[in-house]
Amino acid sequence: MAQAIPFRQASPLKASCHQCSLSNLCLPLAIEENDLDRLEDIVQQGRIFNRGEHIFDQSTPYRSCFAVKSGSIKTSIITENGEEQVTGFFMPGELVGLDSIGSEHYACTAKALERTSVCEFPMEKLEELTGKLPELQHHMYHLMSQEIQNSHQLAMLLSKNTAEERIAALLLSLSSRFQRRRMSPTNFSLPMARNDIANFLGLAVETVSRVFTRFQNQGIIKARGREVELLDIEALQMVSREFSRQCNS
Amino acid sequence: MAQAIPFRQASPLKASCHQCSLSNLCLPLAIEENDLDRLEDIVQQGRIFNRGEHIFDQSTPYRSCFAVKSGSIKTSIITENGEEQVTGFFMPGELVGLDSIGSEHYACTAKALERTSVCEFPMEKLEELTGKLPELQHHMYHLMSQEIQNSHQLAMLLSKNTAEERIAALLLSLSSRFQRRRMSPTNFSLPMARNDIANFLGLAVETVSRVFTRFQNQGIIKARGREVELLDIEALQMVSREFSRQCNS
DNA sequence: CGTCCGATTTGATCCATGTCAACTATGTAC
DNA sequence: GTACATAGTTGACATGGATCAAATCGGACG
Repeated sequence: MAQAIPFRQASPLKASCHQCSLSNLCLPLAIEENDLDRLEDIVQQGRIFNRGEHIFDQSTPYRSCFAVKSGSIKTSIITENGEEQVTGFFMPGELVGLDSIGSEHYACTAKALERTSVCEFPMEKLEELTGKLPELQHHMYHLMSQEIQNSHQLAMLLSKNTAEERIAALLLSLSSRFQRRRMSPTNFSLPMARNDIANFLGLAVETVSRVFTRFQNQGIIKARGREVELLDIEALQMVSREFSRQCNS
Repeated sequence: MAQAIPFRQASPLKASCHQCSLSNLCLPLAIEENDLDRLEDIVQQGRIFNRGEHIFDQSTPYRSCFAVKSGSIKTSIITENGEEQVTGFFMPGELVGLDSIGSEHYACTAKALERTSVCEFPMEKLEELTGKLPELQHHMYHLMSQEIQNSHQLAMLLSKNTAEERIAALLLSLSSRFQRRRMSPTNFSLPMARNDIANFLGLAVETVSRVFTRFQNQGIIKARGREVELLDIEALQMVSREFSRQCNS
């Protein structure tokens, strides 16, 4: 139940970053075509996790960061008094585990929200490689700093915005992230439960639910369970007045 | 009023990281004695800013990150609709500007809270250097990831904790940061205004004020203006039940 | 197809904190 | 020293969202 079964070890072990459809979102985007092999040498591709399985656990020795290939992941931290705080949702092309790079242990737990495949980058080797490829190093810095900015953005959302604004911002963030992957920005299904949304946004589940129905009554969205359709993106941007850069992850 | 006057260009221009009392908190801690010169080659030491002066401005092209030598700095971001969100406070030995590394522009504005001296690390050169010194690179990763963790910690504080808990956590964070510098962990003066505290913690100024007096009435702290004395640290840790790792910046 | 359990929704009530307003203290300029 | 501005405190009141409770939905499984 908790074991990831590597499952037909992805056809050729090295399905290769060259052909990966996400290469323009993921690490390869920072790498020259001819250096790409060096990244492929260290990456372990196509590990698969079922819904609910942990990709890594908080306080466990840090080994790798992971790129989402398909599916989605949620990260969360558990406090001393046992409360959970969801710190981010990660979609294909995004990197998980940046918040612990350079640390001894994972700072959070990463859990598959659905059947999810990831590429694993052993950090030791990745650090070695970034030492040799300035472009890659720069990109890592960039990714990490964006993670900081996202988190600040989230903090801001939490401290200054109403429930409606927070939820609008989240929907818009998801929308633009789907769009980046050339999927519909208006029609998608939420990878996470209401509970996770509530936790992430610092709200009670009941409030999330109420806001969803309110938005629906106003004709801004249509939602049935996790299926969501954004009917009026501009209205959403209005609500989330801060035009939601990304409240995300 | 807005110009930083370099002010007697710190005695010898290179006061040197070797003798800096903060070298065990700052970047040098990751560097071998004999490589330290290479860091000194790129750092510009001892720039001084008066209270209220900007070290750098949001949306300005990114050039450098800065280490606080003395004094203190607050960083904040301004949203499209003109609201300010304080994202962190930085004390001696801490690095400012990590949230923009690898980006084209500064993601926030950094402002001196009092007369403050900083060391400037031009990022271009620093990236070059981290490419050559694996230890330093690792340390940069570590610092950045900690920044992410701190920010997550802050988000958590904002989304799950009461006003009292937030303020207790902040006081404890400051306390431990003073202690690291071998200053009194119980007797210090707050570098920032109530307003900044309120903004940072997502509260109204009035609430901050009220909590301070409440703590005072309970004999947990003594506060007169910015002078603070923590009378009962354990009580504070009790209040901030999550034993406040660091809620800080 | 019915059962069960978790997820989601809806309703009623309460409270922590925001907001507005007034007052006080502190500091700075003349 | 006086005056004005800025920062901090205190009080009264309003409210968004939490909490508690209960109903409904939906999917997994036999």
